[in-house]
Amino acid sequence: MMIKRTPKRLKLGRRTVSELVVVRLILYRRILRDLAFSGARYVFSHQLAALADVTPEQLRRDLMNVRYEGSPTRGYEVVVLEECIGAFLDPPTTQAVALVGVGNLGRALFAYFLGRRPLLQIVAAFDIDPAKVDRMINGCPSYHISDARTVIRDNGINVAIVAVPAAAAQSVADTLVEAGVRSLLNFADVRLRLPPDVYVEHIDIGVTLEKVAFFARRPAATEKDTRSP
Amino acid sequence: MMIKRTPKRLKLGRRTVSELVVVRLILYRRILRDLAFSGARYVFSHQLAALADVTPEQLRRDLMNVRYEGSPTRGYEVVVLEECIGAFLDPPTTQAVALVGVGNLGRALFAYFLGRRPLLQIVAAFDIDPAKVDRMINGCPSYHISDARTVIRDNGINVAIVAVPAAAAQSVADTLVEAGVRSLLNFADVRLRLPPDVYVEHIDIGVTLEKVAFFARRPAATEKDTRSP
DNA sequence: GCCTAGCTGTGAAACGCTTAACAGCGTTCT
DNA sequence: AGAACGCTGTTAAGCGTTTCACAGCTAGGC
Repeated sequence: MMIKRTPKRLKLGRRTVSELVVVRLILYRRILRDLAFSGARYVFSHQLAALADVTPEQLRRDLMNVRYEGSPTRGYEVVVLEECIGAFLDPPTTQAVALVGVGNLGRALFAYFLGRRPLLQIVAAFDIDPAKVDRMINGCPSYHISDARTVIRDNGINVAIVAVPAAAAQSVADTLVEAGVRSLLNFADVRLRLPPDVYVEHIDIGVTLEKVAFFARRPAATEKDTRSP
Repeated sequence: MMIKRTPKRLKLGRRTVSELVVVRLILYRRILRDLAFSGARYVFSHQLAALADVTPEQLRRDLMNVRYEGSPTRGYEVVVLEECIGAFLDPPTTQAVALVGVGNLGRALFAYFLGRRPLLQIVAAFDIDPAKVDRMINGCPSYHISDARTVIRDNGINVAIVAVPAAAAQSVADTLVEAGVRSLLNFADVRLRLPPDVYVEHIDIGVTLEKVAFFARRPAATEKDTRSP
């Protein structure tokens, strides 16, 4: 009866890495890509930290998990650090992703896969609307949700995005997990209840929106300015 | 030069409340609404906690911030608790929200305001595309981004949603803040740099997606099952 | 050639959050 | 009626993350 939440840590090699560290490493890598694209060769911890909105100490501590050491005088070599973070984060092979729900949100999500992110690819879309099924959407085949099990199994998909109405989310998630999905990203306004070995990430737009509205009326929470002294 | 992150706490009365508590309270309230809708009168902490995917202890601790005490034998009265959380969270008046970027994502966001959330209302949409401007979208007038300053000022808007491409996000955010927006929700894949008295919440779909993909390949991180012993 | 300057990597302290443990109490069963 | 049970509110301990502080190092100036 006791509900113990998973600590959400990942054992990698002999080290154990926090979920927060993983998120920040992903962010650092994206910033490094942009820096490399704009021609930067070297970057200091305080510069990269500023771009990521993090303190330099935290950045350096996060980088301890990656096998790369910067130079005290030049800082970090942009492309090398990017590759080292990639070696830490990336899977050995390309990961296939399924998208369930081809509404406005679902179509918006396709935009996040255009061009970049070659290691992550949406290979199948699902919906319940006959008008959206058995077509090609952004170069991706769409199926009826009832075909999910076979399609997911045949393509070896283990990551899925749930972008359906709240009422349908739980049953969709159950189907996905049964078909072999091990990790999923849920946009529906419901907390999914799934086996503990399945990783679930909730992007709860409704809650986040209320949160932003709530903090809009804070009575001058700035105790000290962050300007130069 | 020292970049010190704001602790993100809100002084309310004489208590200081963590951001995490606010998020969970918002979540509890939504669940309570659903419970009330389905006819439930009373709820115990462990039931509500299970629906929110939280431990009962944490739920009770969060509820200490709200001025309401449950009965040891019946639990919490659903509608009363919902109202008490509302008294804690809700602003005294309706809050006007602006939406910038009427792409697929922007249109999907309108769905989160249909029906519920009467205290939070999108009163203006902005875009740069002439085809999407000076029309009504879901009962909301859309303007060109160049009209943002006057529209925001005239309507007293202090909350905004940024759903534009990454390249345009920073300049859009600067414009919004200058016009009087105090809190904003950003969907673009860029960390916005804004004055410290402006609250910014990032929903970084790209990073979250990579995170989910990363945790799809965890080597049986469950040390102990959460089943009954 | 040594000395200063400034950055990195990392042990240790500090902080905040979560989890455990317990006193209080209303209800129910004997 | 008395006692036992189960839930709530709350204080105290535990844990993880962040922040501080400093040793080590490399380039450049004098």
